[in-house]
This record gives sequence, C-alpha cells and structure tokens, in this order.
Amino acid sequence: MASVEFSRILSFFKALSDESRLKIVGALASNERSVEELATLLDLRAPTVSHHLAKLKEVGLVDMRSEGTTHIYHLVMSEMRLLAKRVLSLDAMETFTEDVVADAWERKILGDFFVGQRLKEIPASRKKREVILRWLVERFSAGKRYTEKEVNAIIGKHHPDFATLRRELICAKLLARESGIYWRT
Amino acid sequence: MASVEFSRILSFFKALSDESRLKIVGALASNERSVEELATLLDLRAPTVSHHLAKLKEVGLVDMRSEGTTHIYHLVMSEMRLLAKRVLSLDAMETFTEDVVADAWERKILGDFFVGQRLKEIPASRKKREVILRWLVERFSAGKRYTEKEVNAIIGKHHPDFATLRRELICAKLLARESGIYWRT
DNA sequence: GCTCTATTTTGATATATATCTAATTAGATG
DNA sequence: CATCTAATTAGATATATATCAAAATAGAGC
Repeated sequence: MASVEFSRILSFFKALSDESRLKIVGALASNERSVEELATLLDLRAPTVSHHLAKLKEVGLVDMRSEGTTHIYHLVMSEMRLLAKRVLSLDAMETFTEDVVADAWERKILGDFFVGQRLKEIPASRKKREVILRWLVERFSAGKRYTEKEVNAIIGKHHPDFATLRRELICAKLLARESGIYWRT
Repeated sequence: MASVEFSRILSFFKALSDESRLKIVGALASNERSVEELATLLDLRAPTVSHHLAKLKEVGLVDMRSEGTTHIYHLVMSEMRLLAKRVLSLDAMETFTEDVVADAWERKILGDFFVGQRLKEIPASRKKREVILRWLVERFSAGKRYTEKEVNAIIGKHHPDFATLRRELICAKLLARESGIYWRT
C-alpha cells in the first residue's frame, strides 16, 4: 500500500525520534567513537548504547569498524543528507497516501448522500456539498449550452430543490451563466 | 543541559515518527483537509486523528482554521523546511552533546587509571591509552629538548615501565626523537 | 589454554503512546 | 430552545520500546 519511500522515511524518523539516539548522532557528528565512550558521554550502560547503535545502523545512519574488541562507530553522512533532502520534497510526501486512497472520502460522501441517482439531502458542510456538486456537474456535457429550464430538469432528476443546487453550481464556478444560458466551465 | 535546538529537533522527529502522523502530513501536502476527511482517508476514528493533529500542531507543523464546526487543517511548510534544513546542519548537531560533557570520558579514564600521579597500569585499549599518553606528554615542556635519561626519569615518576610508554609516545607522534634527543611535537 | 576487557544478546521491567469507545463541547439549523 | 453534526476530551487498553542487570561472545595478551 504505502510506497517504498514511505517506510524508508518513517524508519528514518523513528531512528532519530529518541533522545539518546539523537545525542549519539550529535556525539558522532564531531568524531567517531567507541561504545564505551558513548556510554560515558551519555551516562548510559553499554548495552543500552549498543541497542541504539544497532537501530541506527539498521537504517544506515551509522557504520562501524572493529579495532581489537572495541567497535568504533561513525556517522554515514551521505545517508543523513539523502534522507533529510527527501523530507524537504513535497512531491515525495504526497505519495505517502496514495491517490487511489485519496478519493476514498469522496466516494464515501457520495455513498452517504445518494440513494441510486437520488440525492437524499443537500449536505450542510461546504466540503461535502462540494463533492456532491462536482458529481452533479458531470451530468452536463462539456461545451454544450443549456437553457435554465434544461438545467432545472437535469438537476431535478436528482433532487427537488433544483434552484438551490443551480445557484450553488454557479457559486462554485462549476457552471457559468450569461443571459439565461448555462454551460460547464 | 541540552540546547534549545536540541529539544526542538527532537520534538520534530517525535512528531513525524508515527505512521499515521506521517500519512497525515502526506495527505495535507496536496490539500488542506478536515478531521473527518483525514479519518476516512487513513481509516481511523476521528478522535485518533484529532489526537495526532494536536501533536503536529504543538510543534507547529500544521495549523487549523474553523469553518462552522469543521476544523480544516493545513501544513505549515515554512516550519517543515526550517527544521529539515536544520537536520542537515552538522554544526547544530554537534551541540547536541555539549563540549563540557565531551571530555567527561577522558576525565573518567584518567580517574580510573591514576592513583594520584601514579599510573596503576597501561590501558590495553588504544583509545584509552591515547588519553593517558596525552596526559603524560603534558609533563614535558613544549620547545624544551630532553635526553633519553631525562625522558625515562619523567615517565618513571608515573609508571615503572618507562620504556614502553616512551615508545608509545613516539609512536603516537606526541614526542619526536632524533639522534637520542627528544622533544614535544 | 586462561584471563581480561569490550561488545552484544537475553530477559525483565517500567514507561510511553496509539487507538478505541463514551462523554463532552461547540456551531449551525430548524 | 431542541437537535444535529464535527470535533475534542476523558478514560481504558494494548502494544512498543528504552533501560538495566546478567549471561554469552569474541578478540588480545600472557
């Protein structure tokens, strides 16, 4: 469902959303450091630091080299920059909830307010009303011109209060009118 | 203890380290949206979404305007950019663990291995040995030249195995030697 | 091979928090 | 003013996870 990017970025945020881990990254920003050294700096036990380093390593933000039995960790800046840059890009973010899902809400509204082709009532909330209006304007052909009578007839098939809906369609700039003639915008 | 920046950035990461909240941000990236709308999009109950929006609002990543009883939320991109940019800056990160704290480890090592001026033993780990050596080289005056006998005497005051330590000091390039004469680098 | 030290793994515990339902608040409408 | 709807708050629960102590692992040096 969610894009690959998504879980990648989510892991990135999860990795850095802990006080100790963020401090570790801070400490590694100036210098590579051993587990014990980090433990002293942050006033934590070695196993705790080891646990955090494992998480950071998993998402590729740090890497390690051994020197005897001591493991010396360092930041992987390329990864850091890559991910931070991605956070800045809105295009990437928009894919977090996919477009297919994106009109789930509209479909729900249509389902809620229609019985077949018949509109049960005109939604009070502007956002919901807009969904209905966008559906309604689809009943008109693009380019074709309609008299007010024709417009009323088309809307009237779906709801008795064609006057209100007609006015709303104009107001929402979905229909245009000039000297008694209507057309889709 | 930690800088103002630090808690700010930590909150930022915490805010975005949840799957639902990241999806909300994604959904808001393309459009402002009501609570109900987000709830449908993410398949969550309204209170849950409300809870997440409150958290995002707290760190300033989203803001809200009312339209009747419906609350319409939108991203605050300036905040988003500001914080993401800050993540990229290493200078800021280095302040996460302050410098005062930064030599805590060295002081601990010195405390662990010295009894007064007397070195209990030579640390096996290279990183710890280096701390001792840097302390030791401070016993020599910068610029002054020493015979090997003098060097041995100075080191010998702190540990019997002056030969090993002398060799280590050279090896670590803290002391230099030429034709039997030693000096601080 | 034994010992020492640095790290990691395991297991336990306590805290944080995401989610839900139910109750409450607050606008809007008749 | 009663009612309806959208949102929030309160309360409950279950899951996740940060932390530590103890045990296991793995190099280094004797």
